[in-house]
Amino acid sequence: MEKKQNTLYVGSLAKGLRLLRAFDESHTELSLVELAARSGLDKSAVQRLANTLHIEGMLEKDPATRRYRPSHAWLELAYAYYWSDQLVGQAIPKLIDLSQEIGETVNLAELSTDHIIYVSRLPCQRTYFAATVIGRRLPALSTSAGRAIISTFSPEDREDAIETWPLKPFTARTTMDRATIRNSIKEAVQQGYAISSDQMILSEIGVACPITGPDGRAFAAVQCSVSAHTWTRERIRAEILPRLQDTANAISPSSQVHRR
Amino acid sequence: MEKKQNTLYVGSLAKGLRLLRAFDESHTELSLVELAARSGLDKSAVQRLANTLHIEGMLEKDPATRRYRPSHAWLELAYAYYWSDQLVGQAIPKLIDLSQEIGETVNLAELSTDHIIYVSRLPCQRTYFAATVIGRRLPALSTSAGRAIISTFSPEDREDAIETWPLKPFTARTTMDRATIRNSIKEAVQQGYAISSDQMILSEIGVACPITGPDGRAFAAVQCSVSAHTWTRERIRAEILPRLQDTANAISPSSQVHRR
DNA sequence: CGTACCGTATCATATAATAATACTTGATAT
DNA sequence: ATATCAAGTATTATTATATGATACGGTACG
Repeated sequence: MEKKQNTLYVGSLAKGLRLLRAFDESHTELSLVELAARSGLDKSAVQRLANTLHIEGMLEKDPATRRYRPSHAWLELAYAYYWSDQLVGQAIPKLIDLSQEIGETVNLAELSTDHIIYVSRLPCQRTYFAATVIGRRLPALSTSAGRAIISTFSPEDREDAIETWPLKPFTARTTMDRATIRNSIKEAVQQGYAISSDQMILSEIGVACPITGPDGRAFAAVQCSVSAHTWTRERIRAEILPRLQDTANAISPSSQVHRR
Repeated sequence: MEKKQNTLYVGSLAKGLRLLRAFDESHTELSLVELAARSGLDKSAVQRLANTLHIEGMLEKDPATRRYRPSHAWLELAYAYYWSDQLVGQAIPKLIDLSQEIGETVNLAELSTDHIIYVSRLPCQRTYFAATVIGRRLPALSTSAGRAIISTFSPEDREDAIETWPLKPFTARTTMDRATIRNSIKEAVQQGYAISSDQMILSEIGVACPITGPDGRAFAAVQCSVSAHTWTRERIRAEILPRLQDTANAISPSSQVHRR
């Protein structure tokens, strides 16, 4: 590790975090050497750090296979996060109402630099697993939620996002062309909502309305995912959109009084 | 810090984790000195560790107030956790069906030593915020889910749990008497489910069925929370219980083939 | 206007983390 | 059975790295 930072930087702690981040959807349990490979640390370091994380209850260790897994403590952190996020507390009851009304999966997405992250999910229909899990982080440009948020930006920021934010193909039909995305966002600017198809998974349509701050700039979105097999864009516009928009507006902290 | 452990223990990492754990429902953002107070570390240590966590994206820092908050990374950890938990993937689709059928809040709870932790929550009716947040950890003895799980233990383990596991009063009516809890669990043994009232919040009734492993011992439960204002125990038994039990059985990995 | 508190910066010191190496175990193949 | 290999575990000398005391600067408060 190059002389990373000054004396206010504790390298051992940072390395330990690297281990935690080594786990993801395709790496659900890791052996010592796998951890070393994925974190870029040597075996000795991983040995010490993983052992520490185990003792501290952050990593589960299978006594038989000696492999490490995330522990329940990871969920406790999520619990603490939720209390710290102003928006969630405001939004949850309204999202529940919405999901009951329309009977479809409703999500709350927040902007996280150039990605969106699903903070709250209320699945109503069976879907693929990833669509039910909170904490999923996706390129903002590839999601209806992200586009809805960007649509509230100033023209300069908007253009900057369109040009520089990352893209990644998830399906064969994920839009990789920034001009196309620009059009989609332009529509969102005019209509006040974003709609997209086949971006994360095929036959899935996403609609999203921005949640705007007092300055009119969005930092989150209410999003709804439905199957193209049972929904058309017209029906979405007619049956889902009005309620989605109401919900997003109701959540948006403009002249809101409460602070918690 | 007393000579904690040997050379395989990295103290700095452990201390960093202490900082993360300093955040909870009533401490959603913390200043430097508050962090120091809550973690038991001195100001210098907190300065360095918090700074590291900030640089590594684990702590948000309000530029104005200089206070720290959990970051989105905490949710990403939860995301990784979900993929690593065998049970969740199995359970989610069935839980969705169940919640749609009965129209009430459905939870998946796992045993975490002597507590239960809510791993998955599907709120259907407006409730208090804490009931919608995953990662909540509660004394097993005080919850219907915990009692359902304990009811599958061997008589010795069951008695041990009843006698030694922790209790904490949440409402004025939280049962603090272990004899009463013993009766409740005895009923659960006979009936195959547990039911409890007013434990976490007043006028709330919880029902839970155990999810058992191949050895018959439960490690999780499907739980349902309803309001005593709209439900009676009889109606719960008639309308909710059968489906709850079916769901729990369907999830229980007995002769199940898949591994993912 | 002075005081008190909190966040920030600096630095000499030795503690505590490091990385290399050697040992143990268990699995696979011969 | 026995050999081979890879992965996990344990030990140690070395020094880099984290430490905590102290001093500085800003902001809030009375």
